[in-house]
Amino acid sequence: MLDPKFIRENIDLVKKAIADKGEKADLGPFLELDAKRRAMVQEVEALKAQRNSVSEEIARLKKEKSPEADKKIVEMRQVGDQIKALDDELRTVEEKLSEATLALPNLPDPSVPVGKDESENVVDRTVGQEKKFDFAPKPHWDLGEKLGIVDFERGAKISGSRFYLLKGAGARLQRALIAWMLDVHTRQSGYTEIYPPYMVNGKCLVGTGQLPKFADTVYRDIEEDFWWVPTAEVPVTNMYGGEILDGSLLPINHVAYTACFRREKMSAGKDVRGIKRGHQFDKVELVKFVLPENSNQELDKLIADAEKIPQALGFKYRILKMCTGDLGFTAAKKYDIEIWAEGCKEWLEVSSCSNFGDFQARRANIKFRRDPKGKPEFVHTLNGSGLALPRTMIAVMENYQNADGSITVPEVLRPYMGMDVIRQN
RNA sequence: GGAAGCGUGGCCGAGUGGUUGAAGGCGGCGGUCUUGAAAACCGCAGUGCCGCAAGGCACCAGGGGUUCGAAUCCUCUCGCUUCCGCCA
Repeated sequence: MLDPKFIRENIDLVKKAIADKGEKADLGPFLELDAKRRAMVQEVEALKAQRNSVSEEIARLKKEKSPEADKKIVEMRQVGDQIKALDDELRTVEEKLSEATLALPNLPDPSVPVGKDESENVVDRTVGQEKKFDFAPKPHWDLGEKLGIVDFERGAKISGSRFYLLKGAGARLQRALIAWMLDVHTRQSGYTEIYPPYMVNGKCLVGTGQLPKFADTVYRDIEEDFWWVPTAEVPVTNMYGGEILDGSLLPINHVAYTACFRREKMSAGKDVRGIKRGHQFDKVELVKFVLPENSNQELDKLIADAEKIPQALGFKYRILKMCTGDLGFTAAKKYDIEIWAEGCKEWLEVSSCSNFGDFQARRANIKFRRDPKGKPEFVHTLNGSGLALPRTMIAVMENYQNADGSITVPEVLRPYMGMDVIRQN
């Protein structure tokens, strides 16, 4: 959500920012409803002020047993009706205004390069060396099936297309990665681990920006207000919703592992093979609540923390800086981390690190106080994957494969795996 | 799922229709005193909205209603607690 006052005072700037993002949101309805609302508030509040003072007078007159009291009561009955009518009308205007406001995307940070879509993203840097193979490396779907650690057919049988089972060392590899990632982020980087609900109420989705606009990307319960989390960002960001945090506690850094559920209307023929894209996947997520003036600096830290994972696994990876056209609805600034996978020969997006500024904080109403007497201010929120599991699994399988189809377990995972090599059994 | 009870400010807790935005206590902040601290005493302290301002309005879980006027009465929803049932 944007600051209404800021929009009013910077109409052209906001219009340009929205256009840069490639969004076609119209400011018209917002401006109109905003002006209407303020006029109505003044009108109805004047009447309420009158009612309050006369009500006090009535109390006094009644105590004095004055006959004036009844006259006043009759008068006020009319004022009361007027107030009720205006309040009803105002409520309608406020609902529409809220809709219009929630439909406006976040503004890009000034440091973000202007560009129309992902083709204009900028490679910030590339780190590490690709693995050298003296044989033709296979894609993970071949490796996984031959080793018996990924089962696509049975996944489709019990759930549908885009579902799979992990089995034996495959399931264990994912569990090892999760445990190791959580340990890195909590022990090395000092994040506090959260185990959140996997289902949240609709209010949370509004808070982080999935609702109302992107309702068709989230799964929900048929009869109750329960929504399956599309990312741990949703429950973890919203855990402080409606709160005023003690500023001395900032930055607050959380890490959470959850399964993630997405409807993904997946285009036929794209990413159809393997475990790269599914309706359910696991992810370890980093979430930060920070002082507004530090948020871009905290974004750099967030990336550095997420990067520890591909680094420790010895992968070649790159950091992409998103241009305005690829920021999405909610982000002010965003970087993606991509790992090179030797089997399928592609860059796999394993993390998306975003600074949302106060956009989510306004929606979810998350504030802080700089000092005990200070006025509450909105925090800035950030999050990034650290990392998404299926694609990290792909990278481990493909980049650590051997000529005989076995997979060497990366050094850092061995304590968690209890084995050095994954072989067919 | 059934029954009963409860939901007031950071916390505890008064308050059943008329200066109650809300007593009192704890905690917090600022003073006095003290070499310093504690104790004691004094003072200050919620959030949001409208307004250039003066000021006004709203908020006692949330919504709706009754009334000239509601934290206080009615109603629905949600949450919590206890007992029973069920269950990992």
